[in-house]
Amino acid sequence: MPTDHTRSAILSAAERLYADRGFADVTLRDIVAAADVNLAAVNYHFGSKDELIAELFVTRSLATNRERLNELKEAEAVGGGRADVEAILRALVGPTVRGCLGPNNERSTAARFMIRASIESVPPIRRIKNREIDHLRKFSAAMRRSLPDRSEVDLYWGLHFALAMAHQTIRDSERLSKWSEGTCDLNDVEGIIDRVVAVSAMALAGSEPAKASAKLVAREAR
Amino acid sequence: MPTDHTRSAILSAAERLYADRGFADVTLRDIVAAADVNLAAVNYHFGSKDELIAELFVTRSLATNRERLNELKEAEAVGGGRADVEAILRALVGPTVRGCLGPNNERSTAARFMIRASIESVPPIRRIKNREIDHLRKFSAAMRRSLPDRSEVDLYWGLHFALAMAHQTIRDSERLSKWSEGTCDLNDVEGIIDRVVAVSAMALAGSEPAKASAKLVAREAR
DNA sequence: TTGCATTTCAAACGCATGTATGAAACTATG
DNA sequence: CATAGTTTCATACATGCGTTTGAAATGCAA
Repeated sequence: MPTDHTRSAILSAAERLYADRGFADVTLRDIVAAADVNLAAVNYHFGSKDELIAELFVTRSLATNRERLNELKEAEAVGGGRADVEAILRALVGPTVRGCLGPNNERSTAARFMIRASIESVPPIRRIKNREIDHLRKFSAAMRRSLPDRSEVDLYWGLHFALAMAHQTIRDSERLSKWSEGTCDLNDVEGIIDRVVAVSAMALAGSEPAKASAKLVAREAR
Repeated sequence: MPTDHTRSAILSAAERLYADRGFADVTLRDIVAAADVNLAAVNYHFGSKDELIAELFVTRSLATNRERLNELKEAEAVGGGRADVEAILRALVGPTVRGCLGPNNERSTAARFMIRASIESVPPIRRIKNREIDHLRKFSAAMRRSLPDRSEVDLYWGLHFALAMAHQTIRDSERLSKWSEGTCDLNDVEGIIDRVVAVSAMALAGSEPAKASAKLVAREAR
């Protein structure tokens, strides 16, 4: 007999419905019907619809962030305080990609909910995402320790690109799948992570500043 | 004296309001008030709210696609039918980035509208985006001509990552700006394009298949 | 001008939504 | 058992939305 049965029934029904059908066309009435509770229960337990959504998103975000930080800490422990570049990147993008991609029938409701949250940007979630930066700072700090000679700018761009590739692959996996006519295997989660990590590691470690400035000159000469 | 004054007044008012405040909280009543026309005019001229949004988005998309294809054609003309990898990538990401980033006060309403369209995913726009693949196919074809020895999979992933970096930089420019505490200059549009092109060109041309399979073995041995 | 088609307008419709209310049912403590 | 606190419930409220209506205004050809 679970404490607060109603509350958790609402949470799980809401998560499932939002994951399946998106935020736009799921109403409180849909949720309470699925949860088999009274309409007023949502406002009683959560205050408002937005606070319900926020609670769902915060819970899942915290879980992902915890996973990321665990991987990061482990990588830094192995390297004696200075983690490998690829390990940092893997800690950053791995948990999210693993959670959100893979065979359809294996994707958890939680993961599908997070995909929705990233596709349909809804006010309560946007507000929370804005506070995500403190968490990211831990990764830029780790990267700074790992590549002390690299310029700050390059570090940020490298991490940003890693997140961009991972995130956009999750958002747009369907488009890539159609575009490539199935050539790109979106179910090979670890392969995808490898690709993202490899490309962003190259971006971080590979290019010499000389090339960049040469390009700059070429452009300005135009 | 423009023909169909009402129609175009609605279009430009709607574009400006959507650009400024997002799709979520701009109503038809807001639009007709800004355009100084009657409420019923929207349905008379466009049929529905969704069709109005669709028309706005289609117009702007076509313009961007045209720009992209012009750059691509030019690049292929220079190379005698076989464009340079970097030129293809530049044609793909350049127009969008140029349109959507840069100093705030220089960004056109059209560009800000397209940013909104990419951040807040709304049904009529989603439907249109799904037909975008035919356009992308021209770029994968060009890339295939440019890198005939490269595997199909790598080509698609490379192009996808290029779009991912460009797109996500536009979407999340604010986050990167805060995260890097202003270190990353989001106003340096051409510099951003250079970075995106450089990284994705490296991804396309750089890594040898040997490394990838080595990684695969390492992972499976784990 | 007459007559017809197009466009504008004020007003209302219908509906779905999130939220509030107040009574009833339940739970647990003394 | 009694009673105070919590939770559930049916129901109603208020509002804002996109859309429709039908009449008035306007433009334009004959």
